[in-house]
Amino acid sequence: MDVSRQQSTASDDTERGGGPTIERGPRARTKRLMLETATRLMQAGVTPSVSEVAEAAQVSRATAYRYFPSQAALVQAVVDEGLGPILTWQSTSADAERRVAELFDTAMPRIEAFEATFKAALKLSLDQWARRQAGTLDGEPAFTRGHRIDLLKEAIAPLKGRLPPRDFKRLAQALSLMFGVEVLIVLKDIWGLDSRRTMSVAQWAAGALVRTAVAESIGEGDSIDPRQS
Amino acid sequence: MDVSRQQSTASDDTERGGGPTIERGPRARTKRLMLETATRLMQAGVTPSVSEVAEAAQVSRATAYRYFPSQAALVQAVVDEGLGPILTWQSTSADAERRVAELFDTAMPRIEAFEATFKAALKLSLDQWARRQAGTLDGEPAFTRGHRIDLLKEAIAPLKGRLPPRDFKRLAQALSLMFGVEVLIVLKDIWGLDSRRTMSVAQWAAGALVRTAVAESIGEGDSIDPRQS
DNA sequence: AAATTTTTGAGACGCGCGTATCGTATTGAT
DNA sequence: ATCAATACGATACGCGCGTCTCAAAAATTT
Repeated sequence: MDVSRQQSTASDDTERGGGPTIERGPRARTKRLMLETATRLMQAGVTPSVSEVAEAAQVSRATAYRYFPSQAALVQAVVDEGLGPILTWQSTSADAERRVAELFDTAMPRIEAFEATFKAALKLSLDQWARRQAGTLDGEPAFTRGHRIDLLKEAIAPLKGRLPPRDFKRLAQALSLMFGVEVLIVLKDIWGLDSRRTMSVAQWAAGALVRTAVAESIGEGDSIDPRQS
Repeated sequence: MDVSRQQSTASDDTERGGGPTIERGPRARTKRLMLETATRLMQAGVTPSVSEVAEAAQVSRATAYRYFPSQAALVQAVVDEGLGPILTWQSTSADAERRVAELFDTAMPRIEAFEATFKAALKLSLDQWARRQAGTLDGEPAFTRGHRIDLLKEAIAPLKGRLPPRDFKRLAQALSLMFGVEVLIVLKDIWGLDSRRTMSVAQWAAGALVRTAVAESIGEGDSIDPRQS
């Protein structure tokens, strides 16, 4: 009963063409061809439809839809590809502020390199939200979009002991406001900043939040401002 | 030549049916009917297409497309409607941090009330960005999405003299990261927070940034933490 | 009240996406 | 080399969006 499909949507294998092991045969080959083509197109700025990827990859539309039944699946796969190096990030430092800065330095340029992809992902998640509101939801794959939580918690892990759990969480939540594509949208698109200044503003804000969180916890009513409404 | 259209996309007249002046006739009436229907639908959470609004408003599809040639125009109009009370915001306080808090208290609940609308607007602006990248841009109306700049500058106006212009701008830019719908997306959708906690986090972060900006400028290296890499 | 202008409604059309159904080509094993 | 299994390509279909045309209805003018 239905043993034909062994690969659901994406993230099965990587590029390593070493041994004749995981996923031989033309299936994986065509899929990778499409994924690479899609990645290339998206890095070029466009957000191709499945048909467009099919054409660019020199495969028939029907075949393309076999592997990626929708643009959402396509974008999801490319996002996973682009996210890869970020998810395995590990800091060398023990200082929270420095770790956050390093995380930003690692992740943001890559997010920017895949800007079109991440924006497409955001767009699709908004689509999904709208459909969920309307009740028109077929039981889709459900976009991920939650990686920043773990990454930021990991980054400020050194503060886990020094901060009340509630403040720790709040710091992570606040930092997540200046981490993803949304930052690019606000600072680059709306404000018109370039990449360098965008990074600079995000970094400053992140650092300010980390320092404030630490200062508030140890001081609780001294140096800066003793408000605690 | 081409004097026929006097109303481009939206925000021509308001409801006041006093004098027989601005925009009498059935045109304005039908347009308002559609706008109100669209607003009602969007407040209910859905993001209707032009056809759906037409059906809900009991007008023919053709008529609907006459006034709102696309879903984008529709959303833009509803956004302007929802944004109205925010744009005329004026603070009563002279303290920057307090003004920012007041602005948040005024704007964010309204943004949340129009959540579906603002998310649709964000989605459409992403669409537009993608089309711009691809070169497929017919010369569209061009979404606005820049109001937060003036609002935040106005909110932190009391610091305009006390801060170096560069720091002033950076503070406004950083604050804009925790102001719009993006905040709802990150904190509510990704983190799963409720409205209250979402507001709380945004408020804390905003306050922290304002205080940090002030402290850094007056102290330049004292109380909190003298890092200046 | 009659004529003219304006607004509205109904239907048809093209377009792109996603799906389903075929026959054909390629692969890998006997 | 032959045969079964699997992947591929071409084609056609339904669906929703946006556009267009043309006749009917309503409003405004004379």
